[in-house]
Amino acid sequence: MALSERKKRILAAVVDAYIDTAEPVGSKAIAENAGLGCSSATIRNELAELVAMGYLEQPHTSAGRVPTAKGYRLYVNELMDKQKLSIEESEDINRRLNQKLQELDDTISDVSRLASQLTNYPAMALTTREAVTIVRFDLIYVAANTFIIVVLLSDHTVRNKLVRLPISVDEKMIRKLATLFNANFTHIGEEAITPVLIGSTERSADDTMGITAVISSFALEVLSSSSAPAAFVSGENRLLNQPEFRDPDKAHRLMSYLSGGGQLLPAESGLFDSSEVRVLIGPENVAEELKDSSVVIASYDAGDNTRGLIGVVGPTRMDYSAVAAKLRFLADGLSRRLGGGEAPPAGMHNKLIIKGDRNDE
Amino acid sequence: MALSERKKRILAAVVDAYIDTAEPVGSKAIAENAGLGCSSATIRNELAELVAMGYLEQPHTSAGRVPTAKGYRLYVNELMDKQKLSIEESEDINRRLNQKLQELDDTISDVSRLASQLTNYPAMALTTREAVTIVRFDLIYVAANTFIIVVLLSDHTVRNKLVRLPISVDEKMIRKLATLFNANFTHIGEEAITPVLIGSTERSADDTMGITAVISSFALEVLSSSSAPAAFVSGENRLLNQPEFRDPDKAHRLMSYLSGGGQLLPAESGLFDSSEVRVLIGPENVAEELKDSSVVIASYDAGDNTRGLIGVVGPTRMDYSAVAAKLRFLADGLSRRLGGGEAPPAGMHNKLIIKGDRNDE
DNA sequence: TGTTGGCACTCTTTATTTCCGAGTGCTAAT
DNA sequence: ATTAGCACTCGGAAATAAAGAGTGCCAACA
Repeated sequence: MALSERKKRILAAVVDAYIDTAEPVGSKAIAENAGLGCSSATIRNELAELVAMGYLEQPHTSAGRVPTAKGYRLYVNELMDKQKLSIEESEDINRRLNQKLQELDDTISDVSRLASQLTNYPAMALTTREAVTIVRFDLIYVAANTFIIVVLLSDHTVRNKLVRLPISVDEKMIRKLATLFNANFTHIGEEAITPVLIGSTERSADDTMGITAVISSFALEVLSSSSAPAAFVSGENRLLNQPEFRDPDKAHRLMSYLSGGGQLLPAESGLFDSSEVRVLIGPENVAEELKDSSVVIASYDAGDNTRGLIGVVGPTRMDYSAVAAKLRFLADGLSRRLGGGEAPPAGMHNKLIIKGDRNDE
Repeated sequence: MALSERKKRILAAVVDAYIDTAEPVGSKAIAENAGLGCSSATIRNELAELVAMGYLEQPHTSAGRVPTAKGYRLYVNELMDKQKLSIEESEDINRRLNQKLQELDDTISDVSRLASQLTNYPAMALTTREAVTIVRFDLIYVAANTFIIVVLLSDHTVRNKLVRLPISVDEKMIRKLATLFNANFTHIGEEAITPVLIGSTERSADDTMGITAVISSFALEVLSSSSAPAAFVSGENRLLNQPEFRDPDKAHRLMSYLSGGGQLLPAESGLFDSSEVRVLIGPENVAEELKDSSVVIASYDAGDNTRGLIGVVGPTRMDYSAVAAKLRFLADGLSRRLGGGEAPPAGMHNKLIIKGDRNDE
């Protein structure tokens, strides 16, 4: 059953007003501001019906109306005006993006920090990585008891580790091991690195000193840490800006949920795919702690078959329109810079460097 | 002018009581609990004098007494019983330490997280690095337009970067560059990498494609990011556990100061040296935002001429004794594991790996 | 001189009451 | 269907009252 045009406008007015005052909104205010030509009494009737239909509710008899989750949902889906960013805003985002991506790389910690600053809400960023494999091993002989393992991954990430042994190894052994590992350990998944494989490699190399074990455990570590989605939360404290979190206990609950990794956040379902900004309103969230907050999520292409997710958390009364616009823009910016082509975009002169090393949070 | 023995005991009793109730403590409570054989009236007289001397104050006439910064200072210096950790506690810390240090390495983010969990206060970790130099360059030829830069630093850290060029380079060129960089760019500081040096290297290599520039800018980046002290804050939200931060505004101020890097925190003076735990009480802090909080700091040996700092922030009414004991233990544990000897401690079998790569926050 | 019980006084906290007004729902008129 | 009017409700603020915790001081005492 569809809502009349007028009901929609009224609902929108309520949500808009509530979003910026955080106070229940009354019929009179709507009649005056929302510029539809009827009096408060009429509005009252409509409001009563909207309450009956479950779009609004009132904290107590004789208070203004407040949107329900259902009301927000409709608002987000149909009513809200898709906000465009002002020129200054988008330029600001671009500037920061360039700045970040120049010196460091796409560390999710930067992305989340940026999102949080932009929206003034706590933000979380995470990436899923496709199954990654090792493409190439290099062992660099440094000294009799020291060498460096360098590993190139299929997502074009490089990882390394300095190994110091209690005993000496000669360069030949190192070279032999490198060859063996390149032959046996590349292009295979974590699960394929079995004790059997390790054992046989060890024998082929005549390695009696456990170096094979060291290298393969590094390989395992790298593969598992690369495939595990990494997450980073920042700006938890911004919650305290919101009047709904003036209660320290409530604030604390959510904040510690967030800082505690809260991977449950938006890490399910096919959220990564859609290029649309998604909104999860109050009870639509799975995590108990988020049942009366909202989450706005955008996903971006992080290059190399990796997708990233940016999420922002706030009260249900959150400025969906503005947040969505900002995240959309940010995600697009990231995709444009990180994603897509193997070939570096034209005009990147001093930025031939595409990827550096990374450490997970 | 020294305090009488009894005054000291009374002061200690006040501080102890206040630390765990967070409420002004009255004469009666002391008379009953602090087991010194005199009545509340006597205590009252003593309290009045302690107030006059500036060790205590009362929020208003007819309220109990609360320690002043001066009072806490005396307490910390002389009165508090240096707490020893219980066996369970120290075992717990050790266990976590081992766990952390095994898989990842001494990333300050882990250290700060650990400190925060242990003390239940926000914590910050940071390190100063001595001037670091590059000890060795390796360039790994991957494909015609791709190579990896691997750099070994004087602090035994390894950094790497994958470089993809818009054009082809042959392996000979890569090798030539590696030789040149090893000859010209090792064991020198950031400031010694001048445009002149870069230019002359470029000419010697017959490099017309700007590869020299890429490599040297990476070198610069690595050197500067390694020498800049890195800091990491965690557990800001734990502030909300403290009754003194029930006021959201107050909490918010401090939290955003902390999350905002708050490098001003304890990053001055020769704090890094002393092996003692330091306490900064309320107004003793330099940062305005910390004027009514306290900071407890321990420093540890992070190996390779690097020292690290662990700091914990809380209300002036903080459990100095417990926090100090925990930090002391934690710092010692870290020093033992990271610091000192070049040689890996005996008995580390599966842990031959000493250092992995690192990324700064 | 130092200690102690007693007591009046102060000032905060908490509970109770009162009051005000925003906003509603309903009804009757348009 | 819309609207003006009006009685009614209910939460929140302000005002008032009561309760208690703790002090300071005095006078008595060892």
